[in-house]
Amino acid sequence: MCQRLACKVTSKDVYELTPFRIIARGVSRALESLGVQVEERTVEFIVSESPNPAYGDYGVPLARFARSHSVGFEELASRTIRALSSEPVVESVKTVHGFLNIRVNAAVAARALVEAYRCEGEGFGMVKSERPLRIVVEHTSANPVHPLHIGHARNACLGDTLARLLKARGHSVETRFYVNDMGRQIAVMVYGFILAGLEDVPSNVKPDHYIGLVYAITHTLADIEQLKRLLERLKAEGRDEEYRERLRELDSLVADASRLRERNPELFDRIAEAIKGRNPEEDIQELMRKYEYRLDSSVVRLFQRLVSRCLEGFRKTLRELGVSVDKWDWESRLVWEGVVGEILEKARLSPYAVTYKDALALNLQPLLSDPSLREKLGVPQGYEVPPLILQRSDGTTLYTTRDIAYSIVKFAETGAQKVINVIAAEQRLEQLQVRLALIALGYMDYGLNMLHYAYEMVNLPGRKMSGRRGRYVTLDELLAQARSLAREEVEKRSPQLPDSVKDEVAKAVGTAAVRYSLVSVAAPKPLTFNVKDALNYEQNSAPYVLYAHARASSILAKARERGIELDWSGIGYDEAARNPLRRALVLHVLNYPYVFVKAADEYKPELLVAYLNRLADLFNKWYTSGDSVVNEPNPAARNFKLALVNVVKQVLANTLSILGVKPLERM
RNA sequence: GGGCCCGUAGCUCAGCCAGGAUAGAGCGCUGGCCUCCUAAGCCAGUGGUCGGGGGUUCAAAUCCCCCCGGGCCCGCCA
Repeated sequence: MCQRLACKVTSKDVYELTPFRIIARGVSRALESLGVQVEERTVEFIVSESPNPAYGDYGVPLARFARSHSVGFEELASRTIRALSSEPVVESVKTVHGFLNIRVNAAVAARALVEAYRCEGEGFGMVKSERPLRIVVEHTSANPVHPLHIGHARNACLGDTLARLLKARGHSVETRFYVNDMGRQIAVMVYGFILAGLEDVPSNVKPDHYIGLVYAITHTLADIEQLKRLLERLKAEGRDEEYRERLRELDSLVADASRLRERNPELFDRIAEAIKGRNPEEDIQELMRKYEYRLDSSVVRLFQRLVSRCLEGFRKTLRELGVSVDKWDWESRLVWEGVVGEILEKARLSPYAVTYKDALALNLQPLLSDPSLREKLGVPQGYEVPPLILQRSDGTTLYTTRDIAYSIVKFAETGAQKVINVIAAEQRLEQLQVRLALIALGYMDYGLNMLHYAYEMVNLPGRKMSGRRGRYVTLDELLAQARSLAREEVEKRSPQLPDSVKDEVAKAVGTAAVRYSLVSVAAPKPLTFNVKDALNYEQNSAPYVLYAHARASSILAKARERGIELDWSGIGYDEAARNPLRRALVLHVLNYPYVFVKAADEYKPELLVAYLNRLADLFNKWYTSGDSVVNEPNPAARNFKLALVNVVKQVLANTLSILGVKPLERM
């Protein structure tokens, strides 16, 4: 492999050869020569594939520019054609009803691809940013009170994929998990352990699963207790209608409770017995105070022990998913080390400070009267932000207050220029409040450079999930199911493989199927996760792409076996256009650097998924067309095909890796 | 009541931000293809009032307005 500096052709050069860039430059220059300034990006965005191969490969509605800039279409077209004709990668240019179409010279494209591949090897196609940034990606950050489920999985896969993608783009990325150990939910979970008389999770169970059960039992029993008190009061006050309504609520809670009891009757009864005659609400508040103010060292130790145990479970699950986290930030640290106190102090002195409902709050609404700030933050016209309460009357802080402190830490501790928070869309208001609060407190840059990467919920058909009630399908179960289905497939399709390989393939394929389907849908869209569909190993799935990769590997292995060497200096590039299947494949690979850059710069991993589907599709079509590689007698043609397989394999492998999927040599 | 997101083929989704050429995939369904580098594959067929209505435009799935349906948010919860 030659040195990067010695490269004659790089992926960046390939990027500039893609139809999008070529056409954008040509049109932009032609317009410029007519005295009109149009940004290349404006043109680039509307380049599209030609609907009919007779028109060409890619085209752009040129008439629109002629009209909107009052220049003659014929004049503009002829200048654009002149500009594009001098580009070797452009084979021909023509206009068809208002569109300008180009046909790509596949041989020139293929040469560029192969030369860039030879120079960059594994780094092929992953064009480095000219402005590398320090970026923090916070993701997953599940409350440590129950196991990770499918919704957390979407978060983890998006976060991990973004991190890998941005790293590949040349940024320096750190991933962080916000350990929420100070919320009310944690206190409920700890309360359950106290009621059960347990100091730790039994050693024979996965800790997050056990903790999830204790949490659900405790939450449900506490809610029942609370509701019973309310019912008594309603009855006494003769509010019959309300009473009946609440009674139905109680019924449903009792049904949840009995389902929970089935999972561990002994544990359930112990907690139920202990909670009798207590006031759970008061007990839980007391625990929260004891923890936040560190009033009772045994309580503090219990909180920390149980949260740590839950995190152990998370780590195990995430490892199985192929997700890693660089730093685990405990919320409590922010309070105990005084970062939160500083925020409160700053807030008190701030001109935005108000007293709202007798509590310290920030009135953020005035910030929104600045239209440019509004625009930068993407706040809609009539949107009003309610005052943000920072401190309860008992002096304890709130989640959002601590999140403000955390946001500052994420920037300040790392020197990051950008922080991306992968957080559920339902937290939109909270995330906006945090950004506004940062600005109000004098951290303008932080407020503007923090991105809420919002994703919608994952629906499981026919189920309603609830952590508090213990109704969820754990990610562990889902992965196990995916792998077991994959294992059946391997058994069916490749019985000849040794067991150890079958296991490895099944594990990789099952995990890949889950990851792939979770990032395939754009984040702001709700995703319906149908276990069967995700594990339906056909087109549009990880196994389909993995299979294409395995086939490419198989060709190269077969070539090696037969002693066929690739002579890089004897490649017949003209072979690229010899049949439409080869040509289509070359043209699609040519687009890779462009798609990669777009996916990274616009934070759209789903573009990579769509690209991979198409690449695997084109490769499989070519593969099955009978245009054999190893049986090709003509050396120039054989060298071309071998080189193409190498490049395709590399692109498949790189992109799968960005998606956190391990490419397989066989399956 | 106010705000945000989503609505495209029976199902799951691209395309919408940056308006243009007969609206694309996959699954499903029907029918084919293993003496040939892995059939987790390939080929052919089937399927759409782009939620509805109005407007802007030479041109609207895409932009604007109204309405309908689904989800979410508007806590001294997280």
